[in-house]
Amino acid sequence: MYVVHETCTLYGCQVTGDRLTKATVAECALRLADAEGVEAVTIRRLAKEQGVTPMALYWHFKNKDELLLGIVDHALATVRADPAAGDPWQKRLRTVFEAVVAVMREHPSLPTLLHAVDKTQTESFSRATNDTLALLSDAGFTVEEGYWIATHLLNAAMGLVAGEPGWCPPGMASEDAAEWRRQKRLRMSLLPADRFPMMIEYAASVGDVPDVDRYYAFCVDLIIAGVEAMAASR
Amino acid sequence: MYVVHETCTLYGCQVTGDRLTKATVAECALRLADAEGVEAVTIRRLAKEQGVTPMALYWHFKNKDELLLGIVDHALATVRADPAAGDPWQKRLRTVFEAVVAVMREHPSLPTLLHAVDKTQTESFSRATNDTLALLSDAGFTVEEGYWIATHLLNAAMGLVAGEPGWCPPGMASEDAAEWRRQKRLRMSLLPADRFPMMIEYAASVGDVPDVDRYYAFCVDLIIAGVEAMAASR
DNA sequence: ACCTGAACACCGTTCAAGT
DNA sequence: ACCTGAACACCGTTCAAGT
Repeated sequence: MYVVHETCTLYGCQVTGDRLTKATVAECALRLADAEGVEAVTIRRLAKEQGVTPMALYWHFKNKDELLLGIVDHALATVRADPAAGDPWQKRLRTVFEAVVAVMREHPSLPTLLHAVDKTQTESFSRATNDTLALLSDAGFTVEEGYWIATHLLNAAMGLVAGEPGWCPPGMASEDAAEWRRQKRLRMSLLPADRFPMMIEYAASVGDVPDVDRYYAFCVDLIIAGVEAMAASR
Repeated sequence: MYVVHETCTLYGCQVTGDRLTKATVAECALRLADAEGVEAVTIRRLAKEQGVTPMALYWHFKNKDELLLGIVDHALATVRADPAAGDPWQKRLRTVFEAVVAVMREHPSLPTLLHAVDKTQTESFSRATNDTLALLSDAGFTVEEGYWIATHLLNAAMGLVAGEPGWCPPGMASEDAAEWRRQKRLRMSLLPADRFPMMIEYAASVGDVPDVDRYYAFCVDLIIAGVEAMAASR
């Protein structure tokens, strides 16, 4: 089931007439990923967007993995959560966590991209983890525990955004999106009622427009609460 | 950088001489994914393993997405956590969560597979979510909150196993694995000391053989603690 | 019902060559 | 230094045909 790409949606990166740079390619790729999904980011497609031959990209990136790494680093570089140093660690942790969630909400392809690369190779990951580690050290955790927690928090943020209620495939028109959600809810309510009563009850409880704010508020609390509880228990 | 596959490691699924079935294909694919990574699971490779033409698989699965769905459902079907109904919800939640973590540890490709498919289409997901929802209802959560929590727990389990300390690429010999970990730790300790002091401290604190049991014990507590804290706060 | 053969539109990547 | 052209080994998938 292939879609033959005759037309080529341009993400406004080649109009500058400039030569390619790591930054412009990463920016273009990020837009493409957000708009059409990470699977749309291929070397060949990206080259087409930039008005260039596929092999041109190999001058700037060693291979596709490096390209993806470049996108992640580019996107994460914008995260700047400098909480007031005087605040208690709980508040600072929440601030940095919310900042990470915020970038991912701006760039919905980020969770998938982060799964596809070895994040430890990016500078932004090192920075964020280092800062979080310092913070968690104030909370009384060992570095090892802190690293486990920091990893868990990043992963939780990724899952949080990827699992946002009402999510639908990238590049879908908003009318179609509503219908898509309706279909999904309907399919769930068609499950065998004797074996999946709670699923059906859930499907019935879901409104037409999901309450995204309540979702994030609740889940952020849930995730932070775990860390606070662990800190309290030592 | 392609590896030309001249030899073909067989995963012992075609020796039966039987015809293909969904179950045997899924089983073979799961073994392959666990041994060589999810990216090794291609229609063509799988066909070769089964001693059959690629198109033969299309009789049993509509397309690759359905095949991946089949693998996930096959793997998750083995999860059977029937906790004593009399136990408090905290204990039952922990039991089911640990059961999910256990299957993923047995099948390290599962987290990646679960990311690649729409889990809501599998029966095993519906069953697990339904049971967890009932449990969380006992804890005083609404169905909506319960669904958010259940989703978060599944995601956390995936991240937990995928982020296991000492993890290394599938199919790596254990001597190479030790060297691989050493290299990783070394790279981290080579970060600029002024900007990433905590990362360096962490790298120094990591032993040669990671304490996997402590990792899982701590992280399971961390994740469960979040749910308990939220339940207590209403 | 179950599987094969040949073909098509994609992929990432290498290597030699152009400016 | 930066990019192109042609080629190679892969991919998923369709469609007609075989038993």
